[in-house]
Amino acid sequence: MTSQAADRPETVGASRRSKITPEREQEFFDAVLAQIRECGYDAITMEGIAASTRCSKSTLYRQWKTKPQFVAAALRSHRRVRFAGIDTGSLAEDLRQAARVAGECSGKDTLLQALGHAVMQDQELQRALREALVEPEIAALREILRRGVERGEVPADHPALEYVPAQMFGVLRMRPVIEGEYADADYLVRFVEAVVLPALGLP
Amino acid sequence: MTSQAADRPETVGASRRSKITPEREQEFFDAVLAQIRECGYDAITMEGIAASTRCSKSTLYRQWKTKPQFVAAALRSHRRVRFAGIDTGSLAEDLRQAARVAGECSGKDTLLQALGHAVMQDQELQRALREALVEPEIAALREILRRGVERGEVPADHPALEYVPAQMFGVLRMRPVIEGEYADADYLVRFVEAVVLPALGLP
DNA sequence: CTGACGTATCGGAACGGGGTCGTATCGATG
DNA sequence: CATCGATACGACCCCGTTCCGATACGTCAG
Repeated sequence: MTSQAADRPETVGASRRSKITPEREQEFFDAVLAQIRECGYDAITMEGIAASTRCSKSTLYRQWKTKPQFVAAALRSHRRVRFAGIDTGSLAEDLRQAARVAGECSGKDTLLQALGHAVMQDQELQRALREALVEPEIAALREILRRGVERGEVPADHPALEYVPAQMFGVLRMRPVIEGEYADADYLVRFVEAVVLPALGLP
Repeated sequence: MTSQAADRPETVGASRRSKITPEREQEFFDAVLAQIRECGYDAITMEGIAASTRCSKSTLYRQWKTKPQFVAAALRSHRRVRFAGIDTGSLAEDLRQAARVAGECSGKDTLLQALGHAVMQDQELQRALREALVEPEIAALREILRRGVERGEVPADHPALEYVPAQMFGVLRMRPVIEGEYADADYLVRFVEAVVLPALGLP
């Protein structure tokens, strides 16, 4: 059903009519995501993106129809799952490793916070945010838990299992609000050891 | 040092020069906070507030100099601490009670989410948000924990103690993002029983 | 293979429409 | 007679469109 063609009608064979290379396109996306992280969604402007990437507004509007669609496309280009590939053979160590990874890019990836409320106004933006940032991370975390259950480290119906993803992301995002500093790797690892593992009945 | 006079130079004795009664003032504050919850900080306008409260823009600008100062004043008027007054005599029951209270007004008080990133631009707004919304709730929760320690239910140096506030607020705010529905009282109480209490070594 | 040519896309700039901030002016009111 | 509500105003900004000349791609004749 060529569902990915909803983005842009490129790759229609061998003839590339657009002079925008994939690398150039990624520059646009990187620029807009950086500005969103810095100023928030409402504050960014197409004019600002055009200026910071030294392209013209016309070009942006030729490729994407509106600002929310442009941002949504940028989000979809951002599929970098931090929790993918963690598999140490032990659930406890997997969770510690996840905490470390999350802590290391804690201060950087504030996209979710920056998009915050803007997402409630635009359906496409909301879907793009969920599919690009939320669901892949949650799925990777659930996969870690599933393997732990499969190895018999935790009973499949353990009531704390359901809350692990919300806990991890919640604590990650609340520490700046509560204590005024980022949730670094050390903080998160101690959290896993003091709360998550004991609640799961692990050492 | 009359540090509270930074808000408005009212109550300068018996002569009330402004015709705005405290009740009327609260209407302004309620209106702006409601609109922030609904549309986010960036989307609200002084004109919109004036229209919805049937006062004139002039009046708003006479009382508060700018939009961020107006919003900050509204935040400061919002000192309603949900977790205050919880004291059942048992730490476990206090936490369950806190979960219930939090879950009941979960969908309503999205102020923190709505202000989101706007707070990073204005120092005064940031301080007002912390002092009005964050710190009182955290303090009330810490008070609940302190009493539990005092009663000997939990050792004072239990490593999980530090994370309880971040956990509660974190899970409260992450469920809508992760699962797409509000964290109701039932969800939060089950969370307390499945995670928070076991991590603290309570039944 | 080479070189010239058509043409689609690019960057730049301007424009209309809409909107907000914060100020100023006014008559009305209590 | 100070403060209110209403209204208008200037300055600024942004969205999305449209025009234009310049540029580089793709194609094809030689």
